[in-house]
Amino acid sequence: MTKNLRLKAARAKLDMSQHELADAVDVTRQTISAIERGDYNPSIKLCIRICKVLNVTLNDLFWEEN
Amino acid sequence: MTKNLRLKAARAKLDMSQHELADAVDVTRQTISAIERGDYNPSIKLCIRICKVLNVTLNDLFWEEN
DNA sequence: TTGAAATGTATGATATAGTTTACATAAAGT
DNA sequence: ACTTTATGTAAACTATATCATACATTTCAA
Repeated sequence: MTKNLRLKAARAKLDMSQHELADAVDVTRQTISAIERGDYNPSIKLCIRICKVLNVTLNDLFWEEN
Repeated sequence: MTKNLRLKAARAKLDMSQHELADAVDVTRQTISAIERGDYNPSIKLCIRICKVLNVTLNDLFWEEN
């Protein structure tokens, strides 16, 4: 799997730590960390919660062209 | 959970059965059926595979404004 | 008017997402 | 020096997505 740097960047843009984002979407810090590292494959509902907290859309963080 | 009628519609637009879509994204028909009925919460990777087969994006099928 | 195709749904098994706890490192502040 | 904050990562556990199989209903073509 491949790292999700767009997620990391969107979080950085709001100056949120992994821990803060995790709390905001109600998962553990390890889950956010694993998603950013590309270590797994979150559910669509979790992706949507993350996007809403970060004020972006699914396409912004998770859509891959080509 | 709530039905995913946009998925059903996108599939209909291409005249694909649940079974055909399932084969194309390499899951069982039951999985597609359950997603359309809102009976569960697919992984982002499966969502992406579905979108690509149906020629739409994540936002088209899975993003919820509000 | 039978038969196949499309769909809904249920159940037990398996793979994996997500939790909990824990340890380690680096940076920054006191 | 010590403490706190942010992050990476690992192991054992729990919850749930997904599979495999199965049965039922509706629709529509032969």
